[in-house]
Amino acid sequence: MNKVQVSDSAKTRILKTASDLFYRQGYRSTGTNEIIKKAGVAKASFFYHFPTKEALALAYLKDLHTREAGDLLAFVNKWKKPYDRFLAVIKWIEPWIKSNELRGCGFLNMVSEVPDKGSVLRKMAKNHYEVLGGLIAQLTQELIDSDPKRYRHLDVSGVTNSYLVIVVGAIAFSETSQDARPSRRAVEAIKALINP
Amino acid sequence: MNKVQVSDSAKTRILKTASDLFYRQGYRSTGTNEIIKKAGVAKASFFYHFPTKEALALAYLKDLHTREAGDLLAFVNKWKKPYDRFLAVIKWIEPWIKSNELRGCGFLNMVSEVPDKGSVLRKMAKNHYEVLGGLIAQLTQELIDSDPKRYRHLDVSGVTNSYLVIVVGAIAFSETSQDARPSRRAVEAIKALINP
DNA sequence: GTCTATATTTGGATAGAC
DNA sequence: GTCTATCCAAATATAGAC
Repeated sequence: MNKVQVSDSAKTRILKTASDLFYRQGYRSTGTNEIIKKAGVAKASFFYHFPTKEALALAYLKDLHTREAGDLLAFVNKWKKPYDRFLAVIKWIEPWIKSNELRGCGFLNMVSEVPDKGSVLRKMAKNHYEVLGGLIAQLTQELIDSDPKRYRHLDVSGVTNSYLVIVVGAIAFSETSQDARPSRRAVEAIKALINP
Repeated sequence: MNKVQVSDSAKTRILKTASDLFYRQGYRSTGTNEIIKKAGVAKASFFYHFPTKEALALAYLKDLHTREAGDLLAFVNKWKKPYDRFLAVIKWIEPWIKSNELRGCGFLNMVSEVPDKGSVLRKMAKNHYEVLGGLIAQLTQELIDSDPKRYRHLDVSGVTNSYLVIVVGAIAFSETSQDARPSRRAVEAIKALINP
């Protein structure tokens, strides 16, 4: 968990509070006043630790990336067989999205909220999915190497692209429809990618 | 096109201006003041036609849905063969997303911006993709009927779900990566869905 | 590092005349 | 239906004391 503790430093309380609010309510819908109030800090303390609201959003995304990448990797590593590991990423989505109350992906949501294409916040989102793509490419290669005869026809770059599209779509579509089933059934779309 | 004309009524100018700004800049980043200024109307005229900002956003989404559903249907109807018609939806995405300067889907973006799960704006977004799902289900059924032996194994509901996930993912991932290639290559993921 | 108090702009929305 | 002028709350951010 990542719950705010009274023992946390002011800076930590601000970041934890903001992470919760930015994710659930969105970045622009969450005012600094609200964060300050809920974190139980003074206004000046807020801006002492985070000179702008955007700096806090950046810290939020960095922290979120670290936590999510770690959680996913731990989940993937529960399996040893390349086929199971390959499917682990998409199987992770449904429980993850449910545990997040169908609020979708903090990075995709941030992109929608930030129109400036040059924003560092958008860069963080792009990076997040580049790292995920790296993991998927690696798992795809492992799969091919485990049974070259069967999987020789696969193109790592093509599979990775489609896999990412399906992951993103599963998350975003589940949020829009407020229904986790699209994410669950997306597993079938991934399996179709590696059919001979 | 949907460009603002001097000859348009105040209400039309407001809606066209807002549609452009809401789409490109986002809903929350666009203030009523900015719309009023760019539409060239008085403040009171704005609130005479649209009692709240949310009412205007609703009109924007209704209009967007009508235009997009019409454009897509016209594109699909360029083809006669069920296979071509089936693929038309995903082939539409790349040129469409490019023509929108990689700003993604107005409905998905709105969902990210509106935390309230009961919002009418979220309902509009959900409805938009339900209508799209209806079209895809119909095209899938047409495909099956055109060659039952070959496509008998397909489940309309399952294919539709995966198709929607891929469409949503192609759009959202292209926005986040600021690269239209994911959308182009998503065609392959759709083809994989109907492999025997 | 943290506080209270304040500055300043922008947000959405209204009153009342024409 | 459209206008000018205005209201008030909320937005982000700062000054200066402890």
